[in-house]
Formats: sequence, structure tokens, C-alpha cells
Amino acid sequence: MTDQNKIPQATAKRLPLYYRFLNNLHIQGKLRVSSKELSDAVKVDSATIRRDFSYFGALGKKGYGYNVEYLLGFFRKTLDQDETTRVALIGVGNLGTAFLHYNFTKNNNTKIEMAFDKDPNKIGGEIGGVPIYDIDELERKMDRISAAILTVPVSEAQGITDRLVTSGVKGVLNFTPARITVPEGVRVHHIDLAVELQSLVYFMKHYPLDIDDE
Amino acid sequence: MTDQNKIPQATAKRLPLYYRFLNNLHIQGKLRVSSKELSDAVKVDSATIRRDFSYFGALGKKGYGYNVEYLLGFFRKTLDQDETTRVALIGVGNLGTAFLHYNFTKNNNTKIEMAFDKDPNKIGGEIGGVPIYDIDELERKMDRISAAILTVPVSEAQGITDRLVTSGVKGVLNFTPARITVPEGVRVHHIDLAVELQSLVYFMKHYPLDIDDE
DNA sequence: TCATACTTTAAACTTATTTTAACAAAAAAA
DNA sequence: TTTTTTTGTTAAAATAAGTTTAAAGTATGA
Repeated sequence: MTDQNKIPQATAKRLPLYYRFLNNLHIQGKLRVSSKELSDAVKVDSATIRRDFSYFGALGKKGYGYNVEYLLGFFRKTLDQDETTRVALIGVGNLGTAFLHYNFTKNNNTKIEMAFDKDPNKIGGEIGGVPIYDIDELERKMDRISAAILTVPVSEAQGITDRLVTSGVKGVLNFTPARITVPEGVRVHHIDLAVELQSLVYFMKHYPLDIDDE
Repeated sequence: MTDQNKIPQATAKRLPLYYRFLNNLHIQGKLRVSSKELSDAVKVDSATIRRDFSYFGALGKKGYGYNVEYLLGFFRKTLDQDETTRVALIGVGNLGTAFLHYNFTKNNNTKIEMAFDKDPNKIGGEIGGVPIYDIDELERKMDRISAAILTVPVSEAQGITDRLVTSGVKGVLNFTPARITVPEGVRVHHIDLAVELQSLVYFMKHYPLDIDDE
């Protein structure tokens, strides 16, 4: 909250990516890394990486590069890795199930604490260690959950979102095609699988030369 | 291929989104729409929408707005909706299955023609009308497929990608955390679920006021 | 140990891209 | 008519990326 407001959104979006790769390097036992090496790994221009890092002050050493452990520690703090954010998943279909199997907690500051569905066959069960509750229980259970992953059918999206917001959720990762409306102060990120695929196809046809953007 | 090179990438990325909503409006029987209305629906500033549209010439009428059907027809052409792109899906796990159930063809120019997996229980079967083949058959079957959705475990990502590229694939939608390397001319879009979630959380904490960006 | 060559960052500067704001002109509505 | 709506476009502002340069370090070999 101090000066984070000043760092560009584009940089902020790359942070989790950097963190992931730094973690890999650390596991591999690497002690230092140059912006060039990191660039090869994450496919981001090395100058951009240095620029991104420099928003946080001088983290590297000239002629040496970055100390992996130090950088990792720094990112852990910056990304609030110590304080886990409690997440709920709504809609245990295939996509929802994929999420539940994903081991987020391992390298991340997020934990899916519970899931909701309306299918009686799923309610009461658990997947990947996450209990599945009846969607009707949502308001009762959602205490202390601050983010939600929305993997329900489109038709349910806005209705469920309203209930989530009422329950105090401040962030929604929306996988439905619906562009949901939320009150100010609630953050929504959209990922629309069909749009992503269509976008890829459009870029393939019209921008065939570039290596990679996104 | 005429002047598409001139339209900004940021605009290109929004095109599929516009198309989807225009289609919704059309189904709802709406005859016209203003940039303001569309803005509310897709959560993109109305000025940005007008600016985006204007790259393609004058599509609307002052004091009236845009004719939904005309605009839709225009986008259909621009997004090459008439010519379907043949897509293969690699890795029929939960995420892959979610994709197969998704009815892409309905509103889109993409069709998942086939899927690959190495699980003998899945091979030979089909999901959502898409046949599942043995991953060993990849090179033999991939004729005429130009894009691939990669939903395999990270460890397989680069190896499979190399095989896809050899088979003539020009675009990959990569859902694995690996930042895969491809030769020039092949397009890769990454979607990393963990990064997306972490990114949401970061933005929730540090940019709590903005309504929506992405 | 010292000199030299090499590496690599950080910061300043430049360029490019994207968004936003403003407003005249055209059409619609009253 | 007159007023209101709404586009298309221009110009300005904001964001983001890439380049260059100087300083600070490392590594090497005499």
C-alpha cells in the first residue's frame, strides 16, 4: 500500500509469473540469475524485466545479476505470499474440478477452501481435499472468504455473483462468458475460453510473424 | 491481410469479445445498439469502442448508433467466421474435457476436430462428439489441423509442442505453466490458471478501487 | 596484487502503443 | 424547427517497451 500504486499494471501482471520462475530456479539450486536468463525462461524482454524490478528499488548487483533467494524473498513479501487468501470455487463441473486438482497452495498465497455446487451427487463429497457444499449454503459458509472462482453456467453468473458480493467477496475470477456487474471495490478478472481461442486464431491469421505476445 | 496490420493489437484482442456480445444482442432481437450500451455490456469504455470500430471505417450512424445485424455481418467477415479453423486438443484431463464440452462451433469459427491422450481408457472414446486418439498417432492424424489447445501436464508441454510444430500447427493455446519455445511463425498464447488467480489477488490488494481491467 | 577485459544492472532517454477526453457534424426525436 | 443523441475523429494524456550509457561489479591472467 505504500508505493505499489505507482507500479504499472502491466508490471503487476507479470509479477506472479516472475515469482513462479524464480521459485523453479530456487528449487533447482540456482544461486543467481541474470535478467537475460530470466528473459529466456519467461519470454519477456530482459530490459522489461530489469525495468519491472527497478520499480521496487535496486534488487540486483551490477556485473552479477540477481540473487535468487533474495529476489524470491522480496517477491514473497510483495505478493503477500505469507498471508494466504481464502478462495471459494463455485461450480464443480469439469473446469471447476480441474481447478480443485490444481495444487495451488504449493507455490502460492491462495487456497481454495471450499467449493459449491447444486448437484446432490457432488454435495458432501470432496475433490483434491476441498469439501463441496450445497450452493444454498453459500451465505452461511462464505465467512472469511475473500475471492471466488466462478465456473458456473452463464445463466447463473450474475445471480451467483450478487450473492458472492453480498457475502463479502472482493475478487472474482470469472470463467463464464458473462461480463458480470459488481459494485465498486470488487475486482473482476475475466477469462473466456472461447474468446481466447478465437483471439488466438485471429492473431494467427493476421499477425503471423510475431513470436509471442499476450 | 489488407490493412489488418494497422489495427492495434489491443483492439484485435477485443474483437472476439465484441462479436460475442453483438451475437447476443442479435439473438435477443435488438436492432440497434449504441457504443454506450455496448460499453455497459462488455465493460469497455465507450470511447474505446468507437475508436476500435472506426479502424474499420464508418460502421455506425450518428444520432442512431450501430445496426446490430450489419455490424455482426461485418465482424463475421473480419473474424473469418465463415472459414472454420480446425483445432486439436491435447490432453483430455478435466480441463481438456471442459473444453470438449464447450460448444465452440455454435458461434465461432473454430472447431475441435480431435483430441489426444495417452490413457487407454480414454483412447477410442469420444467426448462432446470429438474423438479421442492415442497420442502416439499424433503425427499421423494431425493433417490439416492448424491450431492446438495444450492441456497436458507441464512436463510434457515442450515435447508435445515440438511434435505439434513439426506436424504443421501454427498456433498453440497453452494452459500449462511452461513457457514453451516455438520457431518463428508459430503463435503461442499462454493462460496459466495459477498466475491468473494470483494476479487477481494481487490486484485486489493493491489496486482496490478500479472497477475492472484485465 | 594489479590491470584489463568482460558482464550486467539502473537510470535516463526515446519511441511506440493505448486510452481518454473533447467536440463538430450528422441524424433522430420532439 | 429546435433539441437531443450519438458517431467519427482529432488531439492530448497516460502507459508501456525498448535503447543507450555510465557505473559497478566479476573474472582472468600476468
